Parts: sequence; C-alpha cells; structure tokens
Amino acid sequence: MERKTRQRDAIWLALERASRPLGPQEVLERARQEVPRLGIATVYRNIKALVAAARLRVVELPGVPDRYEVAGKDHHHHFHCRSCDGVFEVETCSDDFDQVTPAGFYLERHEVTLYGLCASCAL
Amino acid sequence: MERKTRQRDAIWLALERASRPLGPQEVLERARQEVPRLGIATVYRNIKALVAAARLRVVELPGVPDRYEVAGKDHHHHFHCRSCDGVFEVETCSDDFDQVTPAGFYLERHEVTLYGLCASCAL
DNA sequence: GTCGTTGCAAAGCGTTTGCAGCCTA
DNA sequence: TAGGCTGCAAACGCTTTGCAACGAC
Repeated sequence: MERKTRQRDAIWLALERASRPLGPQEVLERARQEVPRLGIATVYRNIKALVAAARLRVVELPGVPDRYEVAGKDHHHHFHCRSCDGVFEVETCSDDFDQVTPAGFYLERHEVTLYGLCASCAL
Repeated sequence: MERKTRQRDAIWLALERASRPLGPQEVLERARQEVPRLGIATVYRNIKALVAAARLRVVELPGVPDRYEVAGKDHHHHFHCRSCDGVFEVETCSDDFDQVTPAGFYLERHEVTLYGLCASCAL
C-alpha cells in the first residue's frame, strides 16, 4: 500500500460508494467502470491489503463468500436476501448475549445474520 | 435415500456419535473406520441427501466451511472458541429480531454465533 | 435384473500465486 | 530508474458432476 494507483483508487471508491458490503466480484464490476482492464487478482490483492491496513472490515456471512465494507461504522449486523443474494445493514442490535453464554465461557464478540427477503424481492 | 448402504450407515453413524457439528472431511475420516474405501464424493452426496431429508441440519458459521449436526434439536446457536476451535451449543435465544428488521423486509430465520473462549480455554 | 448408489477422475468455482512487463514516486 | 503494482494464466482447495461398475432389493 505504498503507491497510489488508478486501480487501488477505483477499488476503494467502489466500496466507499456502496451502501452495502460487496464481494470481490461486485467490487470488480463496479471498479471496471473506472479501469476497464482491471483484473480480479488485483481486486483480491487490494482488498487484502486494505483489510490489513484496517481500512476495510471483513463481513463474514455463513455459507457465502466473505464481503467487505469500509471500516469504522457503528456496531451493526446484516440481512442476507435469499432471492437477490444482497446483503444489507441492520441498524440496531437489541440483544444481550451475555445472558445466554454458558457459565465459564468468556464472550468476546458475536455475529448475527438475518435471512429472508429484502424490500425489493418481498414485493 | 431409498436404499440402505454401508456407506450411508457409516456417514450417519459418524454424525450421530459426534458431540459437535462436523465438516465433510471430518465425517470422511470417521466413517472410513467403518468403510475404508469410502470416497469424499459419497460423503458430500449423502450429507446433501440427509439435509434434504431433514435428518441433518447445516451449521453455517461465518468464515469457516459448513458443518453438520443431526436435526431435531431445539432451536439453538453456537459458541465458537477461538482458542481450541471447538463449537458448542448455546441453549437459549432471546429472539427479538423482528424489531430490528428494516421496513419492507421479510424475516425468515436468523443465525447467531458467539465468539470467545470456552470454559476450558478461559481458565 | 433393475436402477439407486458408489468410487474415481475430471470439471467447477472462488481465491491465491508466479511472473514478465508496467508505471508510480 | 527501482521496485511496488498489475494483468494474465496457472495453481489451489473445496465441492460438484459424469460415468462405468457395483450391489441392495
């Protein structure tokens, strides 16, 4: 991450503009509007570097490939649409998971994923 | 799932005996103690069939390959120990996820994964 | 004997890596 | 001009599929 390149800019821009976490393929498609000859390997390499630099956060969802979003957002979780495969942010997190943690266990963090149909697909 | 075979029995037995969800490779290793020439493709095909028959449940954990457990247990989630990589069941679940679901979205199900240290590793 | 099931190998699919050439600093 | 970065293609690991042989019923 030493040099500034058109490719890296395009990849970052794609993620910054997105309203939801993106997968590498989605990043490629969007970034190619800026750099048509962009390769998928470059997307993977830059995503990896951006995650290492803590500028991106990995969104790990059960059963599907990892997606990425810009780091620094408030605590939130995701809604995974089974129809369009899109991933959307869920604002709040009401639950207290300490109370369901077994005795003796040390709870550090939690992931919640909601499944169903997004607003568009539910129509 | 029409015929009873040694392979299918061995695969089912491996999952039934396990105290935690298993991945396909783990199932293969255990089932080969019964059927040494068992192939990984057969494991995948049978797991798929058993899931379709609702005799197995898919345990989808973020970031790691799917694991499988015998179906029919009460609603529960999992605690994933970052130290020993073990997966433990979490009994209860205070579901209030409808209220955090965005307007227009149709919520069908949810997954919760807790991370931290299990009782043994937390000592 | 039928045809569901199996084992092997090949094919997919998403991700990573090797390498020669490119281009930023 | 050095060497980080890129695009291409090959390599990878995991999962699925094609196919001929096997074996449950």
